[in-house]
Amino acid sequence: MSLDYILLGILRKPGTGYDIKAAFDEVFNHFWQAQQSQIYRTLKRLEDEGSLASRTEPSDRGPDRRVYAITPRGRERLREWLSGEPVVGEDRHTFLAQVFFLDELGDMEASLAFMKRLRERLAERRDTLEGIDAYWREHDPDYPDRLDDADFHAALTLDLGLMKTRAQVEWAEKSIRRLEERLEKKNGRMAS
Amino acid sequence: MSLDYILLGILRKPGTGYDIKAAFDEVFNHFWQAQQSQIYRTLKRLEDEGSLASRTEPSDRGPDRRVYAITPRGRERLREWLSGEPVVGEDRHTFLAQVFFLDELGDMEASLAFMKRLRERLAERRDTLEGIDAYWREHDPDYPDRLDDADFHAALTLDLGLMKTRAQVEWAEKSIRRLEERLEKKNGRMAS
DNA sequence: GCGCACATGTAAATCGTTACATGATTCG
DNA sequence: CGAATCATGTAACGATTTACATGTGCGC
Repeated sequence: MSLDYILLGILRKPGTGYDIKAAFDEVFNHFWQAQQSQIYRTLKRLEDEGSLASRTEPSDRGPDRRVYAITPRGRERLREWLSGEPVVGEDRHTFLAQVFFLDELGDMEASLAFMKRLRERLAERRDTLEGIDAYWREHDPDYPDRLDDADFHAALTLDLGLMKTRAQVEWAEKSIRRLEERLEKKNGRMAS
Repeated sequence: MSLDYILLGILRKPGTGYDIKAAFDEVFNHFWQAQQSQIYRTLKRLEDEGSLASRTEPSDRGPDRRVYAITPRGRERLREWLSGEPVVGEDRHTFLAQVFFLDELGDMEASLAFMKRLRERLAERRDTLEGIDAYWREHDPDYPDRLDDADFHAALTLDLGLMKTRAQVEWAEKSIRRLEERLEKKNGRMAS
């Protein structure tokens, strides 16, 4: 359902399914993902509904491009969504489910190793976002608070990604310290 | 896919579909959600696969209970998952998609109002988790670092929920300040 | 000639949500 | 007697993933 609105938002500037897939991978990646096949199918449905319209045009390179754009009806749908309540919830963190059940391995060394690998993965994500932030900071003197309204809103979303991934890395580091303390205590008891 | 492993983890202690639904609502809520209908369907599939076994027994109250428990095969599957790589990614925040496209409304007052509502929703979630944390802190002198291994791992997951929702609320508050500054500047220009 | 970027789709299966459907027991 | 809790399921639909399938034009 949300994908519908995201496509409508993106297609305020006309583009192809291929363009949209690239946008998901580059821009929206930190808060939404979509497969190519899902994008094409949803575009078709939105056109059938009258929220999008498409025209086919030749490509400079490669097959014909099917360029979609939002219609007045689609714009109305988008505005309704934006005027409604913030949609909060549906948090799913697979790695937390893993952490929750890690006691099954009966080996706190294994838990520690898991958390260290997890810290690396999370730090990679953080570094990616910090790289994007640093890039904009360097290349646009208006970043982040003097950008135009559209880019300012985009910068707000990047900022949450940054704050959230930093919090996750801090949590992983704190958890590693806590696990190490438990292991030291246990080894202390074994030595005595 | 992950739901499979979560059910296997839960059913290391035997229980019914109803029990599992209650566990999702009470314990796992901050990192995973599942509908009752999805739980029953998945239990059936896992039993067909041989990862779970069930027996029917009378209930003290209400209809017969179908009690599921993990099998050796299921335990093996669970351990493989826990021994593998941390599963990171697939972050979906619908409200960030809304923030991203909020410029469509062409009204920064509307953006500000949206962010204020969002802050309230996020703060509610944070307060819920802080309530749970405070409850344990008060009722169990071993919380959080002297708990047994299973509860210690559970406490780690709650801690991420806490750190993450706090970061989200801080982001919302910071964003509100940034929006207010933009509005002040704009009004300043209009007044001059 | 090969690989890459461009470009569009279909098929099959599972996941996830919402709604429907039923019935017993307990407590006020 | 009515509401809440205990308890299990099905149906239908849409969302999502993974794999398959095809073809062009450019640069090395």
